[in-house]
Order: sequence, then C-alpha cells, then structure tokens
Amino acid sequence: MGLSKGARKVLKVLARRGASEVLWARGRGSARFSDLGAVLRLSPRTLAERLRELHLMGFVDRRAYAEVPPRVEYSLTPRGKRVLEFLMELDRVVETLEEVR
Amino acid sequence: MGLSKGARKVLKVLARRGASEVLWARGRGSARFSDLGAVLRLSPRTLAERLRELHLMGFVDRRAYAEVPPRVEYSLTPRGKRVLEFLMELDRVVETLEEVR
DNA sequence: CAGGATCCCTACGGATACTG
DNA sequence: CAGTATCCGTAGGGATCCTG
Repeated sequence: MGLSKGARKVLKVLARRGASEVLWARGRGSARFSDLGAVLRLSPRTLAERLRELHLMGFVDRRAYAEVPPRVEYSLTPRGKRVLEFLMELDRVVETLEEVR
Repeated sequence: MGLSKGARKVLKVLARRGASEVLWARGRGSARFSDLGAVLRLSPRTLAERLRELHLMGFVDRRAYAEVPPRVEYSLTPRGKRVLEFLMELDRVVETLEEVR
C-alpha cells in the first residue's frame, strides 16, 4: 500500500544535496575527499555528512591511508553501482515524460 | 556529468513527505482531498502543498465540482502513472540491494 | 588533508483557526 | 468540504574556525 520503508529512506537520502552527484561522480574509480568537494561544490560539512550517509547505506566504500597528510578515498560498492544505474534510469524516465503529454 | 536538472527536481519532489504516497494511493481511480488526508495522515497544509506541486509537475489532475459543499477530486495523469511505475521500480531495486552484499 | 564544532539562516511540516 | 493563514519547532546546509 505504498513505497516500502527502505525505499522511502533511499529516496530521501538520494534527494539530499550532492548525494546523487557523489554516486555519479564515482561511477568509475575512486576519489579523495577534497577532490569531490572541489568538483561538486559542496562545503566540507555537507560532503562529510553525505559521504557518511552513503557509506552507512552501503553505497560507497571508504578507504583511509595512514599517511601525512592524510588521504581518504571513496569508491562505489556493488550496491552503490546498482543505485547509480537506478539514477540513470530516472534520467531516462524524465526524458520520456516530455513525450507523455 | 550528473543527473539532469529535471530529474533532480523530480527526485526532490518525490522525496517530500507524502508525495510518493499520493501517487501510490491514486494508482487507480481518483479521490477527494479529505479522503487523501485521512488515509495518508497528512495535515491539510502539507497535503495541499504536495498536491499543488504534483499538479504543477503534471503528475496529478485536479477536478473541482461546483457543488455545496465543495468537492475536488484528484487523479493520476499519464505522466503520473509513468512516475508511479518508476517508484515501483525503486521498490524492486531496493529489494535486490539486499542480495548485493 | 580530512573532517568536527559552532553559528546562523532557510525550508519543511505539524497544529490550530479561519473562510468561500 | 477544500483549502489558506499563522505560529512555531525541527532539519538541512553554508561559512568559518579548529585539530589530528
């Protein structure tokens, strides 16, 4: 009788600022915290929060290297890739909406 | 290099409280304002706002009858039905995520 | 460099009361 | 009945400063 609770949660996270962009940007390869921030124009506060959420949902992987200065790289998990595919599907759906008038 | 602007907008609207529920509830047939409010447990303020947004995006149709007391019925447009299908797809995707571990 | 802490402003949404 | 108007608390997110 409605979206499942899990689906609603995913939907909400994906709609937050920068979430879909992070997944999209990580389509291939991994990237560092600061690189993502620069490309996506997100404040470190928001970026950290978003990455934490996406990590908690199992969509991105976090790998920290014990170096100075510190380096942390983020990449998509298989689950994250599945969700990214879904986002791409959304793009196609929205395109077809133009035709459905 | 990311979700289209339109897709992001759709995503955001769908994530707001009650949006997907309204679409889902209108899967078949139409319903009145107060019925939707009762079923979805939304305050009139939020329900009105949500319906206005969904109407503006062309997902729901609004038909007002010149009666006393007033009666207004909402139903899904073809576009709305397409979006509803997409939401159902989301449910399936989230299910498959359980397997992708 | 990768964040956490703080301050602050805006958006979202419930409760209540009111009107055509 | 179908909303709108108002009040108000909570969440989201930018800017800035700080630290391991």
